[in-house]
Amino acid sequence: MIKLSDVAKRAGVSSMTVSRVINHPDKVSADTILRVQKAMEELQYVSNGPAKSLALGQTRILALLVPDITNPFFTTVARGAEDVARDAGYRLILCNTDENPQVEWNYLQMSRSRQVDGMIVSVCDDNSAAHLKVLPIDKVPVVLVDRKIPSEPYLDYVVGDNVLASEQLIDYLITKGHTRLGFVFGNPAVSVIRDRMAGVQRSLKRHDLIWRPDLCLTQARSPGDYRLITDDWIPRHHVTAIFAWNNLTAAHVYHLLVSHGYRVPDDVLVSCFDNPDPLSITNGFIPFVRQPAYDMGRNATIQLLERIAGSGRQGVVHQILVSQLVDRTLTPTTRIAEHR
Amino acid sequence: MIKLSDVAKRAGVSSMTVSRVINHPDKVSADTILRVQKAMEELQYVSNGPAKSLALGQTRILALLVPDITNPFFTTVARGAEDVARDAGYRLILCNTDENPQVEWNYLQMSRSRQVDGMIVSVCDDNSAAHLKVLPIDKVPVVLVDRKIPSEPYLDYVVGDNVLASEQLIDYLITKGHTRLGFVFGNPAVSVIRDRMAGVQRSLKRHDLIWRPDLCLTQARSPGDYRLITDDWIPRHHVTAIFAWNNLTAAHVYHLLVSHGYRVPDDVLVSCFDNPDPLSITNGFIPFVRQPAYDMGRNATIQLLERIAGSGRQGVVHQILVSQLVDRTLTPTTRIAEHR
DNA sequence: CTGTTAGCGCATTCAC
DNA sequence: GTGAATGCGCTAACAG
Repeated sequence: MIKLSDVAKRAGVSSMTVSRVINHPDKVSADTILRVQKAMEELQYVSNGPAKSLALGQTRILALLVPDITNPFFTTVARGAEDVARDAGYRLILCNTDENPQVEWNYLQMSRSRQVDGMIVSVCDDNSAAHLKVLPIDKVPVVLVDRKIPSEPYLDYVVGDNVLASEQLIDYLITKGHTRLGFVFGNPAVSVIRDRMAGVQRSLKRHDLIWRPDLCLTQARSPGDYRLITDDWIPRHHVTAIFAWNNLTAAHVYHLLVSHGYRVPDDVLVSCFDNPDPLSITNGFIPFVRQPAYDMGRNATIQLLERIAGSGRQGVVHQILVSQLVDRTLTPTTRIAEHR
Repeated sequence: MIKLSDVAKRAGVSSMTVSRVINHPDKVSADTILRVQKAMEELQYVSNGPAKSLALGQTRILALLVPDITNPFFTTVARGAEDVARDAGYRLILCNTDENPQVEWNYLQMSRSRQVDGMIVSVCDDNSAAHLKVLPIDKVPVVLVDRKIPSEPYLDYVVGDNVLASEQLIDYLITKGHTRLGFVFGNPAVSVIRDRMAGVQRSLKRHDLIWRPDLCLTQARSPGDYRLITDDWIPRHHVTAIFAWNNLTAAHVYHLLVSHGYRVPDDVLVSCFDNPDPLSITNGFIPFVRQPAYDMGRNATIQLLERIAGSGRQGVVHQILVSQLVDRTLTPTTRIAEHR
């Protein structure tokens, strides 16, 4: 591997001069710059990252940790983060924690070990608090995105308006005549789950409908766990609409319903957060809450960069971004989106 | 930041002993190990990555470069790569080049600058050859995935059987009675595009159908470019089926058709490579070629690890993985998939 | 089994 | 404007 001294030798200068040409060209005479640049070109010089990072104490790399890289929601967040990072002269790397705290912990070490300058993290669940707690010790900048952790209020975050949006979605379903509602939630140790549940309950209460735990599925993992829907909810309790906490879950529910001969949305309506059909292949028969994923990534990264620079707001920054209800089954002129 | 010497001081040993406890515990006495581990625990020690990498000459990090992180095909490749990397004790980081050679070049530097031990790359296009050419100079291991580069036959790659699969897909469409076919391809500087075109032409020739350049769209970028389909192909040339080179393109075509009042697949059939509906929300009215994305990621990473270890096959390794034709509109018993 | 020495490649600080 | 010395934190090689 070509190093600084190799370039220096060829250009007939010291290593220091080469270093200056790279970092402080204004402090080097014009013709030596040319000589050095020529040598670098000929030798195809690339600096040694670890050496540079060790000397400088920074990498100009940011990491984005997401729990599920296959979920289009998170790849959109990534795009937002990436665009900001690039414009600021940083590289962005993506790490998939796969909803696995062990893996998450492993990737989090990358920040403590100074392999990245900061991290944007969508945590697995609240238990990640134990891991994140140690980061401030080393003054490692972190910004949470999408999922916050109530027990760690000193952490910056950028999230969606989960409570409000789910409340509005349920309002909407009720308005359309659905009073027998079924719910599919995930791990309640995840903030978005709890917030969306809270929103649901608020809406129900306002409409004098009772919250029925027996019509709520949590922690459903295997396809078999969903059977309650077709075995019990629909035949026995006449559920006409199901709210799934996210796009992937909605897809599961949808499949189950169709495979049991139900028509969606005519027999049973399905709705959720995040676009269950990112390529928009369907006619959009699943009303959903569109979260500003791209902006979440953008804003979180801007915030992270401010933390790294030490500039910007002093106190803790909590951003809550507004979502939008989308129902493509409506005609364009009556679309919910336009009403807001 | 806590460093090795801090731990050493607290444990009453030298830095070297602490280093040994971490890297070669078998060469340290049992009780000193305990003392050191206690000190590390109390001080929350984490090694300095850049320093370690500089001393060791390796990072145990692999990078996967993909042109479009929002395409489910690539995230599936990523999952495959990730699982192999993790099992081998490596971290995998994802980098999105956004089909931009500039950005790609930037990320490629990470390998030359020794910030990662190797790279799995799905190149933007053949022009990336100029960038990849320099990697062997620094003996940086690289394996191409999905997209190969004919001009660089010395590079390992793992790709799909694009020629054969597209030939079979067209065979299938013709068998179903479609003889008026329209095609949407992308940048012909990408190997998969050329290979899929070749397969198409082979099939047409075998069925005594002529290849009509006027019924082929290449380099279509903006939505407006697609208008030829509804303005010309269908009304004037009675095209009844359209082959799109990938899932995202198929989605564009689908939207266009629907917005112009055509029914898919009854009026016009659409087919493509890669699942255009990864969450399977639709009834699958778009027949597509399912590439073994996960295995592509797996195999490419296994190959990369072998290169890094210096073990494994000596010569260049070219893997071509078999794809599968999927048409969900068929009843289960007659599905193409089952026929193979 | 443990400590000392030296070097990984680069950049900051101080001389010239 | 340029060069020489020093240190970033860690580990491999050698002593003891």
